[in-house]
Amino acid sequence: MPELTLLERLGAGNSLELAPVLLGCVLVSEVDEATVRLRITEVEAYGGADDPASHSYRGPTPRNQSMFLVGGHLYVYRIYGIHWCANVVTGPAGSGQAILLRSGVVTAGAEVAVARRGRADRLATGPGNLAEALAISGAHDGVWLGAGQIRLEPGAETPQYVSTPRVGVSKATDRLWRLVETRAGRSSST
DNA sequence: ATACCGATTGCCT
DNA sequence: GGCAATCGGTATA
Repeated sequence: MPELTLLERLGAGNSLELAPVLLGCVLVSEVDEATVRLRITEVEAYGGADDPASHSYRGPTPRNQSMFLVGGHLYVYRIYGIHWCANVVTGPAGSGQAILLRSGVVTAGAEVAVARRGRADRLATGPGNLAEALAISGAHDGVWLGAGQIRLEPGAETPQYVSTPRVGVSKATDRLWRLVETRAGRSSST
């Protein structure tokens, strides 16, 4: 049978099993006639009604409705009334799962990212900064990642990573659902 | 209706 | 290390 595309996979699995799949993938932003490419290096999985730390835990609201779309859509929300945070929705429609994009490395269009961020370092470190570098805002909430200004492309392969508790979360702290790509080059047995 | 808090960040002391 | 910016959601009256 045919292999599933990345976006098809996003609609089939849950956020925790798809989180490592996103590591190494590329998020492409074509906003305001500028292109910025980002390799994803840090993500956090959020579940649905079973995850007390998730925005979707208590059901749909005007803010989180796009989180209930089928996997492969973008969920963008405003945090602290100031910053935007971008998530990749996963799972079947109505399940309310998503993966927060916390950090990445800009691989193309760095000049644009630098201009948007107003600095040359930490271009896309932290969810708010990542969204700013790619000019992702509420206007992109609910868009499909297969076409349009914001798109998701497969990576070469899943990089090495470590799992830790989610940042800034006070509930379900026993779940190691934050995945951080580890720097390659350190040789390890196995 | 009002009060408090959050999947954050950058600037202050 | 501490704190403000700023707003939707949830809790409390």
